[in-house]
Amino acid sequence: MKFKTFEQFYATPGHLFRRAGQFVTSTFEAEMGHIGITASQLSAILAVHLQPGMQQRELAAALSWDEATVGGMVSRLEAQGYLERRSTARSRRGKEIYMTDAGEELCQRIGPHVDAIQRQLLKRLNAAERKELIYLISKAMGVDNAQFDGKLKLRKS
Amino acid sequence: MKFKTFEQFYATPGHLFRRAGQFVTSTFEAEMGHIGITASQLSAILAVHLQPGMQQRELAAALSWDEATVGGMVSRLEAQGYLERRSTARSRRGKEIYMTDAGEELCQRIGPHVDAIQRQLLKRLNAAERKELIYLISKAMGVDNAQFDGKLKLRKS
DNA sequence: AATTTAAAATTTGCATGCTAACTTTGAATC
DNA sequence: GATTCAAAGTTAGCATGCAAATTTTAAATT
Repeated sequence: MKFKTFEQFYATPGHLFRRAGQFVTSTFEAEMGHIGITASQLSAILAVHLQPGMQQRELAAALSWDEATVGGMVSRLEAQGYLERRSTARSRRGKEIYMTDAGEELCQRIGPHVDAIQRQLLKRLNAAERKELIYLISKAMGVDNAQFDGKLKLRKS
Repeated sequence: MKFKTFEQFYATPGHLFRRAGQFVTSTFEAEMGHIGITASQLSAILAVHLQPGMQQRELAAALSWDEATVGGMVSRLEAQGYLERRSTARSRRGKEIYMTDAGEELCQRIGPHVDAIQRQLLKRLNAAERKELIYLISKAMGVDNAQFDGKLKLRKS
């Protein structure tokens, strides 16, 4: 076995990356828990705001989610009145997702909080370190910020 | 609303940190799914291996987990025969967690895979970048690699 | 036109993760 | 010694996340 101490274990990317995900959740809860949506739900709302009419599969691809996960997520956001499914334009089997008025209103209302959370997540780093971390973590995961273009540029937003 | 494009959204720490957590899960599944334990379960096993006799609360603190989460996790690993609870030494209300022989055997068997996974997670970075990323992400989360010492140095391993 | 394929969602089942409420047990206080 | 308080676990309930199987609908083949 490789690790002799907890210090070594804490420095592994496996542990740190997993904690990074938790860090988002807890930071989000502290900053926006009172609003009643989660970090993941916010991502979904932002994505639909950026590109209304996405199908669920496209939303899943855009946010790197599983289809089944998106299904439940959209259902909950629909139940809360922020999103709605419409089976119209392209076919009846694919369902397009749109924002409701309440969803757009929510979007406007939480804008400042979203910025605050991003700052919170990086508050222990200086400006240069922030850029470096974003760059390195993107690179580590193979995110070139172009991998979804094909899927997302199906229509003009 | 702040984000005009997906590119901007993809560069936020909220999104990237969340994906980092998923990255661990999927990488782990690809490398070790056939063994039948998850990334989080491996963390628990490694921690108990490093310090046998931990109580659940200590394990939770060591791995930054919720107590309720640890309870279920230990139950599943106990059912699989890798860990066991003993209500003995310190009191009957706290339960100490120990490895079984099967757990130790598993620990030996998966060692190489654990190393492979860590390399996989950083495979797109060069040596200097790897060190830098570990440093920056630790710093961003306020992990000084000493915060658990008080809890973990209760006994000599 | 009938059959076959493929695409998009949904459902089921499981494993994290969390909060809040509750139970059990040990320690402290009166 | 009885009561109160605190510590450690457990339970219930919810929201991610995933894989695998199923359903529904559209498209392609024959």
